[in-house]
Amino acid sequence: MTEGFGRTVRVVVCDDEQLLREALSRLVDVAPDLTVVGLAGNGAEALEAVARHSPDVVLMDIRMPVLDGIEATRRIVRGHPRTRILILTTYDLDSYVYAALQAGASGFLLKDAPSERLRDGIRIVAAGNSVLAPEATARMIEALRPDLPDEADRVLLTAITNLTGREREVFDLVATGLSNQQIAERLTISRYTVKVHVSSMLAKLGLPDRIQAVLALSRLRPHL
Amino acid sequence: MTEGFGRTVRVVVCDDEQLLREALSRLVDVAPDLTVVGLAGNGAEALEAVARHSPDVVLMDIRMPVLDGIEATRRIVRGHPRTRILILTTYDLDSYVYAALQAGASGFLLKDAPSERLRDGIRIVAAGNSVLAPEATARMIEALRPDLPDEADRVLLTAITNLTGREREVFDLVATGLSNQQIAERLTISRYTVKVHVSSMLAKLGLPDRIQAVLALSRLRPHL
DNA sequence: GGCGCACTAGTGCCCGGGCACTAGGCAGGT
DNA sequence: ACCTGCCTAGTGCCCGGGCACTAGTGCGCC
Repeated sequence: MTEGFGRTVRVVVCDDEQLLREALSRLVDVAPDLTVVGLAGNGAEALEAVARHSPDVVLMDIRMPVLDGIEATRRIVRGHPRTRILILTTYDLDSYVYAALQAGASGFLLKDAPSERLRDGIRIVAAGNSVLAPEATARMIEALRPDLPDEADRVLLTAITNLTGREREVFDLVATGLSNQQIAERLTISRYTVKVHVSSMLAKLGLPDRIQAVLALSRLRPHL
Repeated sequence: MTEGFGRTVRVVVCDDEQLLREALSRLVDVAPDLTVVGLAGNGAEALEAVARHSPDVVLMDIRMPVLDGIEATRRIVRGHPRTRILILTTYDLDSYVYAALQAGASGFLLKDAPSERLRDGIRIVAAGNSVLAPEATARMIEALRPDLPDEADRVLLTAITNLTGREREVFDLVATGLSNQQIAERLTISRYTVKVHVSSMLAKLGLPDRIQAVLALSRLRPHL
């Protein structure tokens, strides 16, 4: 329901293969709510087309002569922030996905996608949202899923729950790089007391020194 | 092209509202390559339906009586790893998305999605890939995009490029928590020499001690 | 050749970190 | 009333970290 009641989405198609350009153009135009307003054969032409038509969405290939799709995306996003870029490429490389999104693209689809998925993707990015190729989505989810901590870190996690309130506070402050003196001031207690907490904290966690505590927290942060 | 030439995808629909269950069922069945083989009114019934029909995909609501969709997902994934779960919910909460994916769901869509997007989502997860609601995709991409380093960290990044080869080596080893002695053994040089490298490294980076080096590298790792 | 730079090794000095140990106050449970 | 656990404060001790300074070697560049 998010889409469908806006005015028609105006699209520029950018690909260096003329045949594909025309084919894509027809695939887009069969949808009554989508209309192709311009074509481009490379990134530079895409910039001109965007300047001329101010489209809602640019369907952008990556590998193109003169100016590639990534750099074109970067420039369009900078100069025309209301125009969204949907990358459409043959190659499902993580580096492509990453570079495209980094450049400001709103979506990334593969050319072997069903045409309805392409049209839906255009509607999605036109609405200000994002779309990814299913393969890329799967890998991205995999990457987001924090990998399970190893045995040693699992022991650490349970040990952390056994810390007293003060020890836990001190642990967090130590892990942010504060000295005992700084922690003392933060907690308005004496540095001697801080040393006590640090020592018992390290002992309970089985860590040799505060540096290992810093590393431990940075490793375990996703799991806390 | 990834989809379309497999045999029909067998689907179980799980939702506690009977009306919606039937409506979804019809929406799925209009596609010739999709067929609903079972219905369930809560997570427990979903487990039974999966055991009986071994479906390719379960369309799963989250908020349900008896057994919620997240827990049901966890159990199905464990017991029937070939059955994929596509979460379908009304609420676009990050915590839902995260919990669902953590539980092993292959996809997460919203109930206000166009029905063709739902059908496409089923095909995607049946093919072993993943699909996310466009809103969730946008937020996930935002989360993945490493936020730009602040001014101080940008200075650090350039300073790091000015380190000599040895200093850079030492920097990396320091940042993994090694002591000067351990670094010396690793590089087969004396600990006095290590101290020299550490000192000049810290000076060039403007850091007061090795702990800040540890923290700096953990902050900047995505940018290196 | 001479200069600069990186890498090496060492000494001396100070400080902060970590440990052992003592000790008082305060809460909660038997 | 007693004990236990937590938080507090302090002392003494040792060690590793960081800095200043000296100094030899090798490499590349002018």
